[in-house]
Amino acid sequence: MTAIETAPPGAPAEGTRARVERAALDLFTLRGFEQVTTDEVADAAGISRRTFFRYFATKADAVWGDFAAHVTRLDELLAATDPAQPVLASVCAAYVEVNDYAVAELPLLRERMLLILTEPALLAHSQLRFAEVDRVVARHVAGRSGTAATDLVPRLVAATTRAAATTAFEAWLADERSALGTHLRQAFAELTAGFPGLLR
Amino acid sequence: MTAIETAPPGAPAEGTRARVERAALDLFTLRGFEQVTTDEVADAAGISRRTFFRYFATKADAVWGDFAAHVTRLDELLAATDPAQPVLASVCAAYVEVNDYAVAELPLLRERMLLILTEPALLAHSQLRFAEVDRVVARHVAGRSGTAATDLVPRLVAATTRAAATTAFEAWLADERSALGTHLRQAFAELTAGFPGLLR
DNA sequence: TGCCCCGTGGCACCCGGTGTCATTAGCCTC
DNA sequence: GAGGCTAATGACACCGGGTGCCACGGGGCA
Repeated sequence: MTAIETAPPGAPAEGTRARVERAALDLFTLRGFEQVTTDEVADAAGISRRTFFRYFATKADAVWGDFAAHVTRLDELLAATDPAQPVLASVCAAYVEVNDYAVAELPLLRERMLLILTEPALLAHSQLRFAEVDRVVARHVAGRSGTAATDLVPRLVAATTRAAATTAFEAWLADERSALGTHLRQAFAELTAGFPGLLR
Repeated sequence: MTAIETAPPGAPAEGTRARVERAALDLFTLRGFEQVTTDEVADAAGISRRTFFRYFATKADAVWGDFAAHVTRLDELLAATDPAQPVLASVCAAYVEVNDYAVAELPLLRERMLLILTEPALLAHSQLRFAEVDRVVARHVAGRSGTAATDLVPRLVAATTRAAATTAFEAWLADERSALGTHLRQAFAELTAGFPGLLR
């Protein structure tokens, strides 16, 4: 692996993070997350191992992109929902909207989510990232329903809607040609109606 | 840390695993999971670090006890449910029953679950163990509903009921004097009814 | 007595992650 | 234009989880 346009020290290093993400995604997809060392990723991105860990706190974080921004956007979408409609509907709508990606971004999203939901180490790590989402959702439900964010119902809504969203992602990944929004809407419909599909 | 009754090599080593579990649980609870090294756990249990990793594949596994047996029992309970009642009700009932612990076991369960749901590293690891549960549940739902275990609904039921159960566990841990079964039943009631508690 | 089996411990090694320090480039000021 | 500050980088040493390998030693068996 030879370095691609090695950045000089002290330089602005614009776009280094994105370059590392690409290198990591490529290698992980090609050979598997655990089979690739951080040394190899750093090398492919033209930086040192030490610098890799300055851009990403953990090896797993290189797969997630700017997830914090994603969570922030979900939070904003929740805050902007119509207070007249039921809370649960607001949460589902916000989930659908925050996952309404442009067509050009879909291949990257597929690559990321395929790794996250397929590789055991990344699946384990996902719990920590998704916990941030749960907190945001639970806080919103609590605010809207006049309860505490630590109460059962707000946390229940957060945990189950997130589980439903994750399952929808899995279904989307399994079907190359389907639309993510369709799976999300179907999953939320089943969930909010108490799984009527099981009463055949 | 001095060794407690060091087992001689070649000996049957009866009860060693249980002794290691106790030592691990004690140390993790006392000082935190990440702050305790496997060397210390092994030392406290009177074995070598190398032997620790023969009893437990990972440091986290020392907290889980015989979880595989737990999953097997859930599987059996699911198989024994009344086929006449709705599948979702069967799953919830099996969840409640598999978590109906004897009073004497509750302190140990509390200690385990508090660690698992509180320590980030253990929370991440839990996703891997819970995935086994999800597979069992999804398989049962698929069998009962005439669908494939990879379809959306079976996986949805597995993921959301498990999320509800985990949330119930959190509520139980937060309230020292409450009964686990109560939280589980309440969580499942909310879930299967589509969260009627939010329509105030 | 001699043999095999197997649980064990010791050792070296890999890899993820962290603290520390020296280097270097860009920039700002005098 | 020289000097000094800042920030990104890389090299190095170190820690801890996890693994492969081998040697030991006791119990059971022929």
